[in-house]
Amino acid sequence: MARTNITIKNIALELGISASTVSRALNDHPRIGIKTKERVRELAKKLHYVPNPAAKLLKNNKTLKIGVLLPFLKEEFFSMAISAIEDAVLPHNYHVMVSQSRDSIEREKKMIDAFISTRIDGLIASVSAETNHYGHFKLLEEYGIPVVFFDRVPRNFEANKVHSSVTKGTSDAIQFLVNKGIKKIALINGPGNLDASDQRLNGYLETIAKFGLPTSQKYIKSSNLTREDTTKGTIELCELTDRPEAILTFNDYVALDAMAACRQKGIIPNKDILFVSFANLPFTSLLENPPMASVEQFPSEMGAKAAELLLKRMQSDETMPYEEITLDTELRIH
Amino acid sequence: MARTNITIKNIALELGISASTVSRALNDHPRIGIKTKERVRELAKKLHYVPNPAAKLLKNNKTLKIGVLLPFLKEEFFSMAISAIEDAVLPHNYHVMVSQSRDSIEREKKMIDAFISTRIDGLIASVSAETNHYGHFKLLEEYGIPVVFFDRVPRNFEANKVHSSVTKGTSDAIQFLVNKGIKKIALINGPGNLDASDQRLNGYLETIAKFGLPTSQKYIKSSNLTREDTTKGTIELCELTDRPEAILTFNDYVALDAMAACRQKGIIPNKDILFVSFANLPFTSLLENPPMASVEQFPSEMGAKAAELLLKRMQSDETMPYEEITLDTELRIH
DNA sequence: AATGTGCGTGCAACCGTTTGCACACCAAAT
DNA sequence: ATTTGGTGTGCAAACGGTTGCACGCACATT
Repeated sequence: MARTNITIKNIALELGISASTVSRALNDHPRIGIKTKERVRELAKKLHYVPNPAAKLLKNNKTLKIGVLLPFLKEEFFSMAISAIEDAVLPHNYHVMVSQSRDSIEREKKMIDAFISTRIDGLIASVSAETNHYGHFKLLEEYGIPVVFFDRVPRNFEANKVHSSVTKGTSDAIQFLVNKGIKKIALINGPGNLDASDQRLNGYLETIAKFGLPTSQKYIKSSNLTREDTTKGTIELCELTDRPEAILTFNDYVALDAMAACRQKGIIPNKDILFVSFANLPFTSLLENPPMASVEQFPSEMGAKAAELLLKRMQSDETMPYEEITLDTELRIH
Repeated sequence: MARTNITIKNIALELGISASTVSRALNDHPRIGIKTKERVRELAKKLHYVPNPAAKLLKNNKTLKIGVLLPFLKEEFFSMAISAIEDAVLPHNYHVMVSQSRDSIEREKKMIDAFISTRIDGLIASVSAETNHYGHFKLLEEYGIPVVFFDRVPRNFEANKVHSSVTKGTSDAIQFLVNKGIKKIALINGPGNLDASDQRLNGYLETIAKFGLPTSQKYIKSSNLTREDTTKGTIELCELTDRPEAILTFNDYVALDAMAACRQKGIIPNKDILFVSFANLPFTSLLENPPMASVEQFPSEMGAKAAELLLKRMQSDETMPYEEITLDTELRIH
């Protein structure tokens, strides 16, 4: 039944030539006669010969697989990035293996172990909400496996990074609100370990200061990205005596959770409190009442850039300095 | 830099013993002395030894990888199923490789070729909206790679299948509407090649007939699942002189597209026309106005069942009859 | 002293593919 | 007739890990 046993040797035997000749014929080696090549190729096709990847790996130390490790597949941001990565590497004959950390650093480590034992040729990663040290990523480099971080990139850790200019995006978002006459602007940020949270906070503080807007510690919340945590922060904001007129959220999912929390409190989102978020994911176009504006972060472009950078690192023999690519964001008004 | 070269031989050399002893020690072979085992294990841990998967595959013909091939990662239904599959197979040391067909049969074939050349041990698949023949899946079986279909299972093709009782679910949905006094019920179905579309249609026709409800060909639309196609069908329904009071849709995404189309026509969803859909995906809970009811299809359970079935097939040596598992659905009212 | 019984270890072959080297053949140049 | 050179092919080793077989040793049993 199982035709796993179609090997170069079978073909050689059947054709009455040696395995090395078959191998060279299939690899279009110049020293093999044209008629031999044709005979070999024909039989190989007929038998549906597929080279055994194990044998190849053993010789070349290349699996032609790249790993992608990210928090949640179900977030459209990440699934869009994956599609872009696939499209970018497929022409180079790389195949993508996806794993989810589900925002757990333990799982992230486990998945990296699995990737190491698979001997992937490179990894593209977006770190979990919990990740605060990077030894497991360092380990990959010790195995000679290059890593490119995208979107959720580490802080205080030298590495290849592709992300968007969130500080600038935050500033644009606030400017947009200011132009509408809004003054009291709150922020529901992501977890503190993420560079992306840092950048949002910096952009927020800078721009608030620049326009001389009222603010206080009370206007700044940070969510671990679960619905519970976001709801809690939102309700605290809603209950402030000096309730904010607008809330800037870490991303679209946080915005939707926060908006749902508002409705619970009888507050109408985008009327009583304006919402501006990050990501601008396609699924928000299905909503009747999406965040009134969102900072587009171009997940596909980011994925494509990350893939390109990784391909470059995999090509190069060993050490070259880390690269960091920053993509511009664009404010999209709904 | 690259420490790819930590092999059993290195360890053997360093310890002054033979490679076979190291191998046996790591595999806890009974004939190896306890102190030798400990020395080996210690050094292996210290050097971060990870067995080369190629060498293993060459011997065992097992990669410990299973493939998952489905239309779109971004659909929450599928990403939930993936998580469940991961959870089910990880304890058995299998690692999951995910690929998307993006509803293209060409891409589906390409991905299967990649899986074959990887020598996955088994595949779980949900077919594309275009798939109308199954030769590429048959090919896997010729390589001795078992396949389990889930959710979108093929029609007229003997195989292992895990899916939900959609006919019954459709019937429940209609019954729910009838109880609310609704009579004119339309259906926006999926593409005709899917068994799931067939079942919805059968359930619809049977139940409509059972209750003696008014119907006509005009009430039955089929969408290729793109927004454009769904919009077109919806608008046609809206423009009927005898406009339906309720629309049953293939899944939540189709429902949202259809509801958006209604709003374009000035028709208020779930007020002027009631919407009932399939899947009941978590993200719909973020919506202000979700479909008023949805047939829960338990993607996680389905994924887990599919994984279990696949594990069983991978265990067994060769041929045993195909199995088909049907999960009950449940109507969820919002 | 000879035989038996475990225990602990090593040798070598094997899995499928690639590749440096060698060799055999034929034609052309010396 | 010998050398040179190109062309087409095969041998064997190597990649890393597993495993059947055998061997050497210590101890207990005859």
